[in-house]
Amino acid sequence: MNRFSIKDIEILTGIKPHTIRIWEQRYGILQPQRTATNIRYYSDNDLKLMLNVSLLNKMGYKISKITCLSADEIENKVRSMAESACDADINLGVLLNCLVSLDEEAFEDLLNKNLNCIGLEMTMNNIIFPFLQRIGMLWLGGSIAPAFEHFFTNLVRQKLIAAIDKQERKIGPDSKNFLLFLPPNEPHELGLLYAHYLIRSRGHRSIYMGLNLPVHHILCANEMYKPDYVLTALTTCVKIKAVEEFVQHISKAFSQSKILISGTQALNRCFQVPHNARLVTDFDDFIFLLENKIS
DNA sequence: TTATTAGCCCAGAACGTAGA
DNA sequence: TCTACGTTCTGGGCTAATAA
Repeated sequence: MNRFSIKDIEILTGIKPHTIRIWEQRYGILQPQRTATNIRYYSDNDLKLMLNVSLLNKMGYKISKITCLSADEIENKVRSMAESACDADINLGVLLNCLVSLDEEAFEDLLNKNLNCIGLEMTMNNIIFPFLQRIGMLWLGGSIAPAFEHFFTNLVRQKLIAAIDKQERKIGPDSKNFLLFLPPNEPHELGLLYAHYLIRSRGHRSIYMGLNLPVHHILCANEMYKPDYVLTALTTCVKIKAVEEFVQHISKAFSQSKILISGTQALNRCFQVPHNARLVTDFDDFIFLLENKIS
């Protein structure tokens, strides 16, 4: 059972803590448990209810009307809403609900609906990554078990691999070769898989080597494939010195290529960027690079 | 070990806004 | 004008980090 603070509920539902307290006081919407020092904390069921209430509220339902409904009635309304809506905010809320319930079927249905409705890129940019950002904060804070994040990332990973598999190969006349890999102890694969998809969709060649790869294991691929670009991600928090050494190492190992480095460590700029490297701050930046600067 | 400080949380009152 | 609802302000308590 997860345990959420009022701040967690704010992050996940977008409802301000004071508003939550007022709703509790005026409508008795929740009766959270308290710590020995009188601090509120909320259960999975409380979170589910608040997610549903916030979704209905965002859709224009008055809080006074929502609180007249039972939990089941609220859930049914949200379900019927989710079947027709393609709004990112609503989808985000429904996804969170599926996550808390570990409801794989509903989760897949929603992902498939969005993939069909708005396509992979919009689904990733508007729903998956914002969602990961939210649950990542809670995971770091210890409010949800890492298992929930794994449940989510594995399902998204499956969808990405299926989308890559279905991709039509259109190699453009000015296509470039990309080599993608993740270094050891770097488990965050979704970003790189998505980059793989983006590169191929823009008419370039891309080889995805996978995760947990020491640099010396891919040197032969480097010699045979001769990539124009090598893309890697540094997200997991490791010592700055280790990051610095890794970056210098790949800069020398792939001296004939341009190195692209993404991930949190790149965002934080915690290392010196070698002359043949470039930081990729987000996917918009990467897409801009693919569409404009690579030719 | 103790004092101080910053950050977060709590609650109540008052206020502002939108709609009937 | 009244009502419903959300926000802001104020003051106090608790906790953890830091300095003395």
